[in-house]
Amino acid sequence: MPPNKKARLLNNTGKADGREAVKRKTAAKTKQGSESAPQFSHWLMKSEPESRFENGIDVKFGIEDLKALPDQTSCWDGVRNYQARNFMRQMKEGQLAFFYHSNCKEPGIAGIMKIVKEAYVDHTQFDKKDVHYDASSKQDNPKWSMVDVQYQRMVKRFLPLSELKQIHQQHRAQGGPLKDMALFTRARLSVQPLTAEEFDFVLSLEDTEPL
DNA sequence: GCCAACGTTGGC
DNA sequence: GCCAACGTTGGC
Repeated sequence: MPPNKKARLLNNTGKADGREAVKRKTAAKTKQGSESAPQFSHWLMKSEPESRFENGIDVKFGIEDLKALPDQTSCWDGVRNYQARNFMRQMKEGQLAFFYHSNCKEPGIAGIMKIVKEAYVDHTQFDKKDVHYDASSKQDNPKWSMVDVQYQRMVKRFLPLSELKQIHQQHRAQGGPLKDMALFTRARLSVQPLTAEEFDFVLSLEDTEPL
């Protein structure tokens, strides 16, 4: 069992699997469903580095918390959003993800982690004590998945959301690799894909002067 | 602490 | 299967 953690990610206890299946069919046509989705190779995952209490439980989990764990590895539990879950299910061992700090003094990309275990059942959905307990999810048909991630390194300099946003806006106006970055086009998604080009461009920023 | 954006719920 | 009401995210 991987070390436990308290990432707080999206949201609700989602409901009706039937409803979800309908959506997935629709999505498949338009090309976002998990089956027919393009294969993404890079990811961005959000977590909160500052203390915040939800049902009396601190959901803080920043990159320093990941780094401090045995093996610098953790499961990424608590995702309760279908799109985010579906992206996690597409993740392959060895792929890289940005660790993004959200809902904090300075939001932005703090470091890099690696997917070290592909999607499996998120046990916290069955744990009544857990913040993300989901009474609607049944043992014989679990709704929610998680992956394991391992800390790789900090970015050479913290990459603030404000800077990424400026670049995104510039690229949107004049063209450039970040013009469609999910961080801005799908703002509230806690697990999101990046193309290799987007990932490489963002990473190249660590060697540049802050804007 | 506010609140816009947006995902989810559930009545019809 | 539409869509208004509701709840959450997360920047500011």
